[in-house]
Amino acid sequence: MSHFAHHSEENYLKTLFSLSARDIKKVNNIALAQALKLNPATVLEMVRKLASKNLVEVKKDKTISLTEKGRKRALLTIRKHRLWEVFLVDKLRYKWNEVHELAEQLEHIESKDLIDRLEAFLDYPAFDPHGDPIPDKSGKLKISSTIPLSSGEKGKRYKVMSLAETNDAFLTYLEKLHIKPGMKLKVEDLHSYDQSCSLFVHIDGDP
Amino acid sequence: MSHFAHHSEENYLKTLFSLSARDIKKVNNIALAQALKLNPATVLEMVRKLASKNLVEVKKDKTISLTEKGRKRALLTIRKHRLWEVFLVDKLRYKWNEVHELAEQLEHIESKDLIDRLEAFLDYPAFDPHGDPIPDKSGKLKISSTIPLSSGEKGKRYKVMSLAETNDAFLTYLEKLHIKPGMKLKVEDLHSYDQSCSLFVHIDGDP
DNA sequence: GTAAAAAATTTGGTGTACCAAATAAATAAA
DNA sequence: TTTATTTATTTGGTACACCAAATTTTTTAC
Ligand SMILES: [Mn+2]
Ligand SMILES: [Mn+2]
Ligand SMILES: [Mn+2]
Ligand SMILES: [Mn+2]
Repeated sequence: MSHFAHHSEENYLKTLFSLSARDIKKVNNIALAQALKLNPATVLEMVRKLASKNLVEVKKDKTISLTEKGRKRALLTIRKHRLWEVFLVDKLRYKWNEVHELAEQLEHIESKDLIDRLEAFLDYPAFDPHGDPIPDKSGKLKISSTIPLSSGEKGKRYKVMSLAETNDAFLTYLEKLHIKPGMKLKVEDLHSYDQSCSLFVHIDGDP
Repeated sequence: MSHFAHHSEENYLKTLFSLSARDIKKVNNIALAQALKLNPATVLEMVRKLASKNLVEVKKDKTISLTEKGRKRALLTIRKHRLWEVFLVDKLRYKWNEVHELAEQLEHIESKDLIDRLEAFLDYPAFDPHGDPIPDKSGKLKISSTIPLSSGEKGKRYKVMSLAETNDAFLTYLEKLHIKPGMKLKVEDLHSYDQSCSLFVHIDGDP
């Protein structure tokens, strides 16, 4: 059998995609190693392998980026991840902060059409439980215009679209505050004695 | 990360279970290697590893069998396999002869409660799409009394409970004949010019 | 420009899961 | 019982994906 091919590769590509999406700064070996929680030596050789497969590109300044082929592969894995998350939440009644690790496994199931059938079964959801958009069959991603809450204006109302972090601590914290994607927030006050603006929010909208 | 531990182990245990269930004869290294389509050397060292983990037992006559612990593990993997098969057929509209390979992957998803939730979602099915019984949460298997069709009596009617083979060719053949578990068959005639009895059947019951 | 720090790379390992080919042991046949 | 065949086991590999530690290269600071 295929012997669980590419499980690792897919994680590298996915990580590379979200790193280059979030940060404007260039991604180097160290940054990628940190994001994957792996040793730089490990990452270095994998990056070389991916480069030889035309999935990533290493520029003269050692910056690592996805090729078009790599980007597409990343997006297809992200598609699987997010659709499985929707399944877990909508059908198996998981809480939205419990599904990440499971989706991390399920995203590697290899099949031509399983995920398309799953998508149909779930009624073609546009967003995953964290508010992140689900790429389509061909790997295209609809970009929704969102702003970070920290750059919101005092007194204005905003709709939570997606979350910058996916770590369990953060998601559990939001869960405790009953904040989730789709919910509307009103920025009561902004005060920044520390670098990151902290802010009070008023919950409003569907529970 | 757990690093896709035990994917292989589970396949060994599962194969060992079905070998010892089907055949009355003892399972040796060669038989296991054949069933797994692996090299005997490979199987030998894995069997030793499994023995050291108290999952299998190698008797003086070199016969390999599951321990109680190994049997339980095998049944839990089989439980996962069969529940995923039900999901694929009932929810994703796969044909019953298309799901085996996918279930072969899905059965290795690691989670304390995913499969219990899936079972609830599927409404506690007792059998998989091939008519095989689904072990319960604790790994217990309800044994239904079935007889091979070849030992059926001429003129009598039987209900298809399960299938001895799971290979694609056989399943596709049955699919073509519109034979599936739950269906009632009447044995029209038995004639055995070759070793295995061939027989004509009359389809009857729900389509 | 030199020294310090950071990043990249090399080197020599690990564990898992596989293989082919050679050898040893056990079993069946003559 | 001797030979042939089958089964078990050993030996020396491979690929993948990881690591720690040492080294080299690059960048930044002074
Ligand atoms: Mn993953
Ligand atoms: Mn998500
Ligand atoms: Mn399997
Ligand atoms: Mn089945």
